[in-house]
Amino acid sequence: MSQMRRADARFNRDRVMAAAREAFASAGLEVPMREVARRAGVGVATLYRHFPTRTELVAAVLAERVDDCGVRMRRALDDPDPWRALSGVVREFAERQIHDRELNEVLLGPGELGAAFQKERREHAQALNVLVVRARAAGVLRDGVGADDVRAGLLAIASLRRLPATTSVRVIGLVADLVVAGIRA
Amino acid sequence: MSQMRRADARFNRDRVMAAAREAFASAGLEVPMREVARRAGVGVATLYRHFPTRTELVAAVLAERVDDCGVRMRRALDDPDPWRALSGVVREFAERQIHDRELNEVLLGPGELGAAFQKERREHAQALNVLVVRARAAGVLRDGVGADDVRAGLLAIASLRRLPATTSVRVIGLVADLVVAGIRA
DNA sequence: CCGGAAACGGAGCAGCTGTTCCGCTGTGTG
DNA sequence: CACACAGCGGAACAGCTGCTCCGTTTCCGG
Repeated sequence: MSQMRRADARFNRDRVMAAAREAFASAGLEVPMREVARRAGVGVATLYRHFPTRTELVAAVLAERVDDCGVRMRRALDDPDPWRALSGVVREFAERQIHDRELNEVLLGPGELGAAFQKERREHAQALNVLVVRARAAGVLRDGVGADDVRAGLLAIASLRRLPATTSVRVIGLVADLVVAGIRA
Repeated sequence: MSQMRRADARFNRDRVMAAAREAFASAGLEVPMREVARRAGVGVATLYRHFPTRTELVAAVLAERVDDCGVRMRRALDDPDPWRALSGVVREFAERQIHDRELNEVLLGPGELGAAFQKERREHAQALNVLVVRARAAGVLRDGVGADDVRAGLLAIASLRRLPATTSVRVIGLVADLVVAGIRA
């Protein structure tokens, strides 16, 4: 059982997770391990005992949020209005881009993290396909627009975070509007 | 006179420029200086004697292409069809994204390189403004679309190159189509 | 064809990263 | 309450980066 560990160990693990969450959100996925340890008030060895590799720490933090994405996707699938469902997904994606800058590309592309979330990515992709098919059937999509186009739009939104920090929240919103307008009939 | 340098020095400078061009185009702007030197068949010291800092080498390579961007912009300004001019600029931008992956964001955002090309960036921005005003006057733009939206679209295209290498040429084309469709009336 | 200066190459420095090692500390149990 | 050992901190290692130093080679004017 993992609960059998000493109490202080569990406490430190929580401190590390909290520090990593905060650090990733504010400084991006590339913050040094030393920095996470410093924010958590522990030594690097402690950090590495709980998360043997950097990738595992990142995966652990993202895992908390990935579930939430699935919930939102299912909610969109329940929406009777196909256009509102699809455009809402795009806007939610952009919204997420602002607050949880790192999460989105895990859902879209096969980075080094991707391997840890293959199942979630597949589910996300399938749900998106359904939404696109419905929207197309409802005639609210521009001719020729398919799931690949929507995915490309999401990818473009996700990639914005990799530009120099000056890229503002406003630009993300503008691009999201552009994507929504670009797929509409 | 810079022509007064020894002949072998000039020769090596050309070799370095050629190697940097090729390396930047194929491996991105972040290739190590050692790698550029290796490709050029010279030592790192030679590289640093001709380009005292990494930034200067990058700027020197990009400078060759920036002029070409200006030429294309002026050609677009001469186009009597406002929509063809503006959408052509977006498509050319995406095209350039494929071949010269590094150039575009210099034109758009203030990275560390930006300082070296302020004039070019300003010209590019002004020309884009003119194209947008004309397109709007011609009624070919969707309501509410301004120069900032077009710039955001270009920024999105430029940022795609920062994703993992798996991002294909095809995605760039799809995003460009999305942007063009997103600004059209 | 020779000598001094210009140019060269690559080892080396400083600083960053992820990860490991090891002597010490503090916890929980008998 | 003592003591074994899980857990700890931080120095240290390996490997990357941009950049510099300096002994050696090469050019080219006289």
